[in-house]
Formats: sequence, C-alpha cells, structure tokens
Amino acid sequence: MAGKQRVEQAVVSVKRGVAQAESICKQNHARLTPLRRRVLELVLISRKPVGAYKLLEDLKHDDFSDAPPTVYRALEFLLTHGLVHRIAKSNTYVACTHPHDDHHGLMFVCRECGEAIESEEHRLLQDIGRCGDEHGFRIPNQIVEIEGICSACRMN
Amino acid sequence: MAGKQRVEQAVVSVKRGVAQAESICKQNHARLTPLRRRVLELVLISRKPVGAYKLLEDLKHDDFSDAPPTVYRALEFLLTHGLVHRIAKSNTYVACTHPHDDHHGLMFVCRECGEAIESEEHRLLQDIGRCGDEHGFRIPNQIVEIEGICSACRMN
DNA sequence: TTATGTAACGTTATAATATAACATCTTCAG
DNA sequence: CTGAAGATGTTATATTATAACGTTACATAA
Repeated sequence: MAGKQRVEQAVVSVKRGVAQAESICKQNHARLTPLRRRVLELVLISRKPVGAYKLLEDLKHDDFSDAPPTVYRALEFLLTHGLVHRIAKSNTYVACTHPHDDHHGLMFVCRECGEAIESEEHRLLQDIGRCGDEHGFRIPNQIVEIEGICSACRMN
Repeated sequence: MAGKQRVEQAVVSVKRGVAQAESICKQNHARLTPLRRRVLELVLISRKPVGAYKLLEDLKHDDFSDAPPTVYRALEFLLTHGLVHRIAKSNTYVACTHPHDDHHGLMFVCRECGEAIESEEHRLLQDIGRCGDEHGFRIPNQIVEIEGICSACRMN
C-alpha cells in the first residue's frame, strides 16, 4: 500500500537525516543534544513544514519543557547549522533536504497544502545573484521561497 | 542639498503613486477610501518597508481608529489590488513600484537596513516559472523575496 | 580530580504581529 | 427612498516570538 511504503520511507529518511545532522554537527564542533535531535526528528517526521507551537505540543510528550523558548532555541540551532529552513510566508520550519555548507536553493511552497519542495538549480541561483549585483545587492547563501500550487492540489 | 531633493522627489512619487492607485481602483471598481488612501500615502512616504503597527501609530494622528483591524484591513485591500507588497521575512509592507495587473517581480531586501528594491526581470521570472513546472508547481504572479545586503550597507 | 567558565536548558513574563466577531455607519443600485 | 453590500469602529483574543534571569550539564585546564 502506498501509505505504508511512504511511512517506511519516512522512517528511513528520518534516520538518514539525523545521521547527516550528527556528521555536520561533529564537523562544526556543535552539540546535537537530545532536545535538538528530537526537534530535528519531529521536523523530519512531518511531511510538511511545521509550526513552532505544533513542535512544542509534541515535545510535551517527551518530558521536555513546554515553554516556547525550548523549541525556538532548538530551531535556532538547527537553522544556524543549515539543518532546517524557515518558511517565512507560513511561519513554519522544514528539514533541509541537502544539508551541507554553502547551501543555496529554491523552495517551492504550495499555498494550498503547504507542501514544500527544495531544489538546487545552480544556474538559476547564479542568475538571481547576478540580478542582485545589478541592483547593488550582494546575495548570500540562502533559500529563496517561491509560492505556487502543487500538482496534487491542482487536481482537486 | 541631497536631502531636500530626495524629499521633493518623494513628495512627487507619493502624488504619482496615489494617482496610479486612483486609476487602478477605478478600473477595478474598487473604492480607494480616505483610510485606504491614507495608508497608501504612509507606505509611499516611508522610504523603507514599514510595519503595520508603525502605520497604525501614524493613523492615530489622522483621526482614524487606532485599533489593529483598521490598518490590517486597509493593507489587505492594497495588497489585493497590487498597490503594496508584503515582505514576509520582516513582516513589513512596501509600495509597489510598478502597479499594474499580472505583476511578477523580484524584491531585493537588505537584511541590514531593510531597504527593498523591486525588479522586473522578465527572463529570470520565466526561468523560475519553468523550474517550478519541473517540480509540478504552477507559479502564479507573485513577488519573489530575496534577502541580501545593499551597497550602502556594505560600505559601512 | 576538582575547579571553573561556557553552553544548554528551565521558567516566567511579555513583546510583536494578526485576526475573529459583532455593531454601526456609508454608499449606491434599483 | 430603501435595502443590501461594503466599509469602519470596537472589543477581545489568537498566533508567533523573544527577553531576562536562574539553574544545570559539560568540557577542559590546573
């Protein structure tokens, strides 16, 4: 069944995501503490970008403090190390699918269902950089957020 | 003096912006009421993207209600008619510099000073649309927000 | 090994941004 | 003029995020 397979894939990708995070944190001499690891897992488990207070709900069930700074501090850490991205238009957070340094990218976000797909289109990002230059802007590594409608939602 | 000239230009552009808005609203059978016009003026006057509560402050001095819905409703109207844009990363609002229908665009936003420059790079926007297509995303007209550092801030 | 400084986390309070819901007033088509 | 839709006023509250300060855990150097 498609559902079961998808869940199994998700479990695998959570494991892989955490493993990548371990490796990156090691490189950066950063500590992936139980709390931070758990927040990352929750973001990885979520199939869509997820809000901070939703994560906080889930953390409650895990004996962590249920006060907002708990989740916001963990998210800040994960953002700093490029393990998750923040989607400004929906105030949500999503796991990075290509976590490594110098990470440019496009993030397509469905305005209907919230699904987000990350893409690394090198040439396009270069063009955006050039366009910024023309206006005096230097564009640092970042995720450019683009709102659209995904194919699934167009069917409905 | 550069300062004076800039203020005069600003006044001109406020007049022009309001005139364009008048025209667009007329076309759309929409009413640019005193409140909405005033909010648009305030956004036009501001040299940088401005927050809703800052606008609300200014509205107080003009005998409008100082409750949040006042400004948010006016902003919603202006957004709907493409007269202002919302910058999600900073929760701010900025006047559109090319107000017309079917408006695609890039918005470069300085992460230091907040300055925003709007650009219509037709080819680049097409490329972004194509890239979305490849991932099953349909990209409607919208402003793509890109964070960077402006030349003035790089000097400092 | 213990002292010690820094990082992480807990806790309380509050800031900043935005919307819901309902009452009243205005406008304008018929 | 009137009635319906639109615009605004008003009160309350939701949602997202951070400040400030105390405590605990951790790395590491003496």
